[in-house]
Amino acid sequence: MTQILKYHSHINKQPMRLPKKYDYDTVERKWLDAWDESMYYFDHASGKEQYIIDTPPPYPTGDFHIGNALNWCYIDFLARYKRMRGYEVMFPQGWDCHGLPTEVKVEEIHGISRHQLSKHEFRALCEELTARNIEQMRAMMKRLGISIDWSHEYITMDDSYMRYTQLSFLKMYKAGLIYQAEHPVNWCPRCETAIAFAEVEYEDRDSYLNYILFRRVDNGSYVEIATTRPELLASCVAVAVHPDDDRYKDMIGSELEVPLFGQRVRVYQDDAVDPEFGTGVVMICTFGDRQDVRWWKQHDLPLRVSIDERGRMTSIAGKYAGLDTLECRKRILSDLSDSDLLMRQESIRQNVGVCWRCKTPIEIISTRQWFVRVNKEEILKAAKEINWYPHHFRLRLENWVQSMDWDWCISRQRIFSVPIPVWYCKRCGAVKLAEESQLPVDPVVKSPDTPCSNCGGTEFEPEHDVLDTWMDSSLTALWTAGWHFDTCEAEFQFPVALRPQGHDIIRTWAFYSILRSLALTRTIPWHNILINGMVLGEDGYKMSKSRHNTVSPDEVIQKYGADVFRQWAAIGGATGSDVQFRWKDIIAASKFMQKLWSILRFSMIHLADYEPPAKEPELEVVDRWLLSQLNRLVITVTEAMDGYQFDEAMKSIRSFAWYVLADDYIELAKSRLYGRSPSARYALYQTLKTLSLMLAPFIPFFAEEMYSYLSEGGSVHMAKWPQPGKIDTDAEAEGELIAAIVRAVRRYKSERGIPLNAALKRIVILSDTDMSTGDIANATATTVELKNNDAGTYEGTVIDVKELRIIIEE
RNA sequence: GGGCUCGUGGUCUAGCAGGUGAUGACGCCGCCUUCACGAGGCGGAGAUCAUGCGUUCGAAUCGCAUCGAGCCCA
Repeated sequence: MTQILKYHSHINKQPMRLPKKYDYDTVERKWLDAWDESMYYFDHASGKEQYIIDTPPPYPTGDFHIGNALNWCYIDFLARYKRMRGYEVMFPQGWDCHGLPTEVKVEEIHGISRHQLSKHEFRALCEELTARNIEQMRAMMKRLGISIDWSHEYITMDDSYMRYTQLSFLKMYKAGLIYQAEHPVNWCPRCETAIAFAEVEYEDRDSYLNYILFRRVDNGSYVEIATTRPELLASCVAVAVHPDDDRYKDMIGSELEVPLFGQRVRVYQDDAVDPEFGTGVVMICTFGDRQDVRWWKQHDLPLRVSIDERGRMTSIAGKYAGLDTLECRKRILSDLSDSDLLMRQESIRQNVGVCWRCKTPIEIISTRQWFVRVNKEEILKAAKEINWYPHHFRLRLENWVQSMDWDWCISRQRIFSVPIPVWYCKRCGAVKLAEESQLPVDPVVKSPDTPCSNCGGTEFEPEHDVLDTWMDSSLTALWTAGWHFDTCEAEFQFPVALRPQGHDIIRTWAFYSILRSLALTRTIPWHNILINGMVLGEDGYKMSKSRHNTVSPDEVIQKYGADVFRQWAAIGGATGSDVQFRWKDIIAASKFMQKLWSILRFSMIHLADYEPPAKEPELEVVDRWLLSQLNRLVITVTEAMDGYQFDEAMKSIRSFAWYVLADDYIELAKSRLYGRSPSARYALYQTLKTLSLMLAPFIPFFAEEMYSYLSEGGSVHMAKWPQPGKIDTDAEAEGELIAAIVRAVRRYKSERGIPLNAALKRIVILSDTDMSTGDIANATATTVELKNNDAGTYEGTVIDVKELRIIIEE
């Protein structure tokens, strides 16, 4: 085994007084330097049960923000806990490199447009920026003490991963799960690319509802139709009314003439028409929105494309051709008005679909794109086989799946992404797939090795489109488990144990991962999914630069240390709910660090030279009380960890250490510790050591420091999780009674302004059963006498403590 | 318009397979420089668990309605 620690604990074993103040910076740096990261390496040959984590591969922006940090803390709590529980844990780290934001950033940094360079050169600049950003984020993860297995790192822009992505494309294409089709897609006219549903956001915008007259062909009367998008008149292919709307019953089946453009369109009846909206008559265009696409399919309507890929009017728009949509809208409204066909305008607040990246309103445009088939039933069934924590987030996935109107569009008209490994035969037009041995391949740069299998042609046109970046990241579970597409076998345990992620990407990463796992392996990707909440600013709103409420984990670590940040992450709120960031909680966490340090400092006065005996010595009741409480704590914390309740675990530990150990036990046992009582020393030693083990997942630096004083060597992070010993209910009852009597005496003194260390005349406890009074006497600095319940009368104040009566004489 | 989550002392928060003196933190008040700890110790005040109705012997916890907040989506 490699030497895990550079510092050996015997250095710390010398009798010593620790400094009064906990110096987190020195301690954390010491252990960062001492730890050998190979102790976190996954060993598939260990024979232990595997616990594989499908860690999120963050987008390398260079900023490991507080939301990431919260997520990684959760993962690390589990990874460290599971290792201590005897699992072989794999905690890999990936980087999801491709995508538009990096392209935009590169254009910004270098002051260029992507069209000014060759694709190859532009891609190189993107790779360079990404590598730099990864380095920054990696450093932050290490500083936070995250126990990542860096021998299992993957970078989606590397050849090996690109090959994996392209291979998965070929497999799914050959299985008929990927196809190319002319179909309406969400389109960003500014980015000039197709985007998936998941990339469409919705924003409220102010607009106008325009009431326009259409002429009935049969009787020449006019019908008023309200629309927010008059520029789409040229694309109008039908009109619809609700079947029960009495106003329009006679119109169904007749034809209307579209104003300005003159095409004749039929009136359909459809339940989806809202009679309350506008005039209750709706024009169907190809395409104004998703509902238009549904109607277009249902009623088998023709296609009239009036907006092109750059958001400009096509030749169908006649004299408006070449205008952008907004200019066109103005001109059409003005022309309608001139012809007395525009009745009125109402202002309206509407929800507009916009591009997630540039906030430009999207268009729905019919183009030739690549799609992945979405099998809704299969995904819904798989979602039920996975354990969701918290449970209700499964509903979010289910609702999302049910709302999808068409398949997943995976082609993008961009540069920094994985190329689609396909050419087209110039002679017959057939699709030519890349050979597996060629991968990764950019078809724009390379040609096929073999002629067209259809016609024997040797000239090919490359596919210029690239893949949606979710095509990379939806494979992370398979990649991590070492899934082989050819043998359909994984090197490691698959499905993997855990997917941790935020709820903001359930409809993307979780959804696509399940979809692809089912398509490629016929099984779910993971058994458990743990959802973390978002971090809100101190003002209670989502952190955002425009609100100026952001806090970086770096800032917290510099001021208070990584352990404090991690403690905040554990205790900030129930796992899965959004967590509000508050500096007060950070300060509370740092106070606990100081309290723990004071406990350790006091203990080392008594334990620095302690050699734990092979066998448990005879224990006094207060010591048995402490150990029994400790055993309860082990049970509570273990259960909480198994249920991902980090807040519960950490709070239990904190409250035990502070109130049971420091406030009650140490006060009671202090004088026996000064007297080197074997019983008290044993109890204190066992308690501290067990605490250091249970603190290890949460505050790994402090726990290591603490453990180094108490053990013969080795890292706390390689140690075993504690097993609970027996619960001694008798000792608990008596110990609790003793603590309560001491509290009552303290209250008595406090109320009368008597210093707490002042001696009273005596304390009489009326009890028919025997009990230990030595620690009470020591903790109250007063003589304690035990008398029978009926043993006469006393001068003094009578106080009831639980079922007992005590008399305090001054 | 639909779905989900939530509404607990001044602030934040736990509990929500029904029975607790309703958790803890911060803040507040009083006392204490007690020999581990003054970024501390000891003691204390402070909540009709959003509102209304219902189920139940019993509700913060279950159901319905209302009001309010946040998130996701159409």
